Amino acid sequence: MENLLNILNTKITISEEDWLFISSKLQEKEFKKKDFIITTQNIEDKIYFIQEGIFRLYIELPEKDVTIDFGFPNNFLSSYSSFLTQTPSIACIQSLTKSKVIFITRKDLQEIYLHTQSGESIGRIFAEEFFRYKSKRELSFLKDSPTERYLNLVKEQPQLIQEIPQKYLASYIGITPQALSRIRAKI
Amino acid sequence: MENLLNILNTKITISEEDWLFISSKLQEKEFKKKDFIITTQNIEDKIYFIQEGIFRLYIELPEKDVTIDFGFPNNFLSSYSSFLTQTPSIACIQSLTKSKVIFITRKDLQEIYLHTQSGESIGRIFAEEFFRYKSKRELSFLKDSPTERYLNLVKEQPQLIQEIPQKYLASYIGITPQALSRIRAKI
DNA sequence: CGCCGAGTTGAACTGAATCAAGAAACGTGG
DNA sequence: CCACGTTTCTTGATTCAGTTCAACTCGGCG
Repeated sequence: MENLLNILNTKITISEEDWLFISSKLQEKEFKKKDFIITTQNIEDKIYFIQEGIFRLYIELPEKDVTIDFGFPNNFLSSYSSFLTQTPSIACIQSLTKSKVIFITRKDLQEIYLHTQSGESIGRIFAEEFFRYKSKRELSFLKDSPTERYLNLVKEQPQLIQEIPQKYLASYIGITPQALSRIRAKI
Repeated sequence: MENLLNILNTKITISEEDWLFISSKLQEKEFKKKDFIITTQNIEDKIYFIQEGIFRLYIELPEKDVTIDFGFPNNFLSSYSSFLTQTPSIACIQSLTKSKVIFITRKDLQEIYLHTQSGESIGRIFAEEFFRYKSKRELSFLKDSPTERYLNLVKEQPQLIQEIPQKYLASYIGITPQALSRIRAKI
């Protein structure tokens, strides 16, 4: 909870009163390894904040699964396009480890929009955070080689990455598991 | 102006009163071909809505330029990471054609946040639009081949693409100009 | 103990990068 | 408005990184 508040505080000021209201809407939940927090066809109605654990957000395509994203501690997580448009999610999110999250429902978030000063700002911050994350990744696809993308990932999440099966890392980087295996062999 | 209102209206309801206030803050501007609307090191303080023309958002790297984005009519445009964080932009935006835009400054946007009902929602919608756009592009990098990315672009902006030099299209797709030339030769 | 999925390794193949040269298009100044 | 020079586009030959297909190993779990 403190982590979440800290992150929000770096962006906006939240009055104590508002925070009381907001935190009353936050719920906690734990997941076992391999639990799904959302599957395709369902409409996302939550935004999560990860306290512990790792998640994988991916899309199932006819030929292969594509890993869009990992969720690490202190990240926001959601099938956010589905959340925004309230249309069925094309992505699944699965926990890769035992995990603990804080979440808020869309309904409660709307309450917050209405009843607090800082509410709408929080909605904006979610969107902005999701945007900045995507931008970073887009740039990496344009300027880095697969090897560089792997090394960046290792640098940013050294310990956590060890818990992620290599085939998922490969898919996130945009290469085959075989190619990743060879990249690792060369280092 | 109507186009912008229409797009906002598909997301939120804006009262006539609010729209009066908001539109009083909107400014118009025209650019000649090759004008820069922002260059590196500067802090972005505007969000643009394109009425006419095409823009290119890119980053200058030691080895090569990387085209992050094109701005087409009815799109929002900004060095948005810089706008959000108020840190110097790493990207440049240049007009590829004679262009006409509506823009709003950060200062005026903040006025809107304070003085209208729908204001904060508009800030959110900017962020959400930018996010959804990036997500789409991320997925395309993961699941489509360069050829498919080119064909998608052609399909979405058939007439406008003809005004964009191929080297920029190549850079946007993530390949060399030579490779794009060969792709086109095969079609 | 045997099975199964994950990871590794090898060989052949493929698509894009690179280097290079020539053709076409573009704008700039006379 | 044309002529020149520059930039952009095309095309070819070669190289290289990643894919594909396949066989084998390892580790965990029934």
